[in-house]
Amino acid sequence: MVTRKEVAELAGVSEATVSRVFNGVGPMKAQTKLRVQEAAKTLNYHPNAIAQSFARRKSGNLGVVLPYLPKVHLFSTYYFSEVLSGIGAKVKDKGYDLLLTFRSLDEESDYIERFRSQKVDACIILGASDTPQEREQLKTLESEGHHFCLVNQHFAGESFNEVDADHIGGSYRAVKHLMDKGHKQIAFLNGSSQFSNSADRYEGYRKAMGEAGKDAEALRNLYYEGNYSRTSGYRMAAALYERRHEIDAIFAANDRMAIGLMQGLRELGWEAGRDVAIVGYDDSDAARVTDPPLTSVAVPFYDMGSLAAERLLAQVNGEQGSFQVKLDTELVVRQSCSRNFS
Amino acid sequence: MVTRKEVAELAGVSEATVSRVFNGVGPMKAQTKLRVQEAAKTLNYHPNAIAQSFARRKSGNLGVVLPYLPKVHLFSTYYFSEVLSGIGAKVKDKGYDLLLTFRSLDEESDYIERFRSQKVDACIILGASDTPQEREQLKTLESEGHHFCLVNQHFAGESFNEVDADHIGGSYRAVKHLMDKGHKQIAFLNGSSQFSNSADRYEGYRKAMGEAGKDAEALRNLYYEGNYSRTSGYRMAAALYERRHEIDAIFAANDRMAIGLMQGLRELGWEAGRDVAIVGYDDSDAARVTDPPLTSVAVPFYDMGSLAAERLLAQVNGEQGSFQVKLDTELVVRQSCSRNFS
DNA sequence: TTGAAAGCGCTAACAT
DNA sequence: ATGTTAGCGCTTTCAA
Repeated sequence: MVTRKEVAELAGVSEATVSRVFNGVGPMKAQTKLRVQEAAKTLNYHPNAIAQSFARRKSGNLGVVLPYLPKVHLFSTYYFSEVLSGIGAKVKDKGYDLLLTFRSLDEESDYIERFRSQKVDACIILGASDTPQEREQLKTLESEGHHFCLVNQHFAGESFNEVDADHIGGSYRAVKHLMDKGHKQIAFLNGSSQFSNSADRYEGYRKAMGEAGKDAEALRNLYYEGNYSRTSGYRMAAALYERRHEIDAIFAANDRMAIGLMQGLRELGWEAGRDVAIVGYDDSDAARVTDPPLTSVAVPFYDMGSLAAERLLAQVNGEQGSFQVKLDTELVVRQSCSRNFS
Repeated sequence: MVTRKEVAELAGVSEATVSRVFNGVGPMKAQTKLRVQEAAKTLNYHPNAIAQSFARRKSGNLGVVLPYLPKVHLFSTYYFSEVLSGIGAKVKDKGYDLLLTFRSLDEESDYIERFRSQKVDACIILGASDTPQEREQLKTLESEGHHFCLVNQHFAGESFNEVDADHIGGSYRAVKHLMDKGHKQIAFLNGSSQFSNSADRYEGYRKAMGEAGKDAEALRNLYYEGNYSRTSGYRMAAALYERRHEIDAIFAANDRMAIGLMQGLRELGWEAGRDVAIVGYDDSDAARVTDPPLTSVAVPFYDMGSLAAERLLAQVNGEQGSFQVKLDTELVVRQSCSRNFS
């Protein structure tokens, strides 16, 4: 291994000068700079990143925590790829590296250890859910002064850094759209309740339905709950088909469930876009490939990842206080709810 | 920050002893061990990972290189999630961390810098393509003695570490299956030629078609090329539809193209599974949600990632020589080629 | 079974 | 504009 020392010798300068050249700090003669650079090139010298981290007491790593593997399939991989890409682009731009950690099932999740061992300077947590343990862990992190940010999950009553999307508004507009098309009995297929996402979607749905005069009783009667997986949507088809004479539209809390649902209903002879209107959520790639294409609510996952990384890194550098951001969502209309039932 | 020194003082032992306890090395009295552990707990001491890496001259990181972002959409995110999950599971199991790097467009790709700066001990490269620059870079890596492994990409004539899948066999079986169903004029929609995957798929196709007596001329006449994206499949629909009276089946080199193709054909009134048989490749999630569900070739991406990580880490530790592995693929039959045309 | 001490390669304050 | 030097927190020989 080539060290700074050898470069210094070859260039006939001190080690400190080599450092200065490589870090571009302090004043220096163009002459010296050149000599050092040449020496470095001849020796094929590359600064040791670990030694740098050590001396600077900064890892230069931004951690990203992904949920326990099987859970990934409940969410869409679409969501993770998008968020991850957004984070990746920003992180690279800022000169950091990205350290990926898959959560395990253990209580004492080991991502906290990445912090304590200072292997990461900050952390973005994906796919968190609002359970007592999770809250506890996050509070511990906070109390130990670690920098972290949640993406697409809100913890009411806490002041954690968060980058979320306006799911209330997204759901509201989705349901409103169905109403504009003349639908009245709009069932809602929600996902697991431990995600703030689910509560938000319900809230948007409730608001729109409320404006149309539906009371709590009516809503309860139209409520179904899956777990965001395609199969859970598929399984729900039978129950909804049973009530085909009262229900004329279904709003599903994500595309996967919507797709499973459409498949299940088709097998029963009930066609989305013809016999029933269906709207999904996420506007994943899959929404474009179903038949009929699925109307869905687009969430700016890439931007959310990018923004989370940006703010968090700024915070680590003391240029940013705590933050709670909410980005806009947008309804993308396709054929799954095309027919006008008015 | 709590250091080893403070723990040593509290426990009334030397710093070296604290290290021994935490690394479980060397003989020591159960007594001492306990005292140290208690002291560590009281002080909430956690070894500094960076300092460890520094002293050990090992980063403890396995790098994973992903292609330049826009490319992600050409491949399926399915492929990356699966491989990444496989790597992630293994890496965690082996006590390493996973450092993600998104490739940029620059010539001198900066993942080589991760190696030179010793930020990673080894690297898995995903989505590599067989271009002169890529070969050059990989040879440089090799000549500098870095440990890396390619997944799902073969470089003929080189002895790089590789974990690939049997795409020749997979394609062969896919085409054979179509023939068994009575199809004769089987068109082939391949992906970009810079991936060994494409050549392999063509080889399997060629072999099966050859056995059915097709000559080079006939094959050339049935060959189409997209770029693995859904749109490229969609755009190819028109050309294939033109020849609907001669062609009775299409084998597409990945699911995304197959799906785009099915959509395009449907718009023209040509239904997969009814008017034409279609087989895709990858057996991605999407294959299950199309209508009709897509027959496809399953590739063990998760296992490939896991295996690559395992071998590579073993190699770093000197327990494994260079390796070239090829895992089996499997045809998954669904309705897109269900009708029997015999 | 434990302690002492020499690094690991770099940064950053302080000197010059 | 450049050199000197004291760490950074840990591992690891060598001695005791």
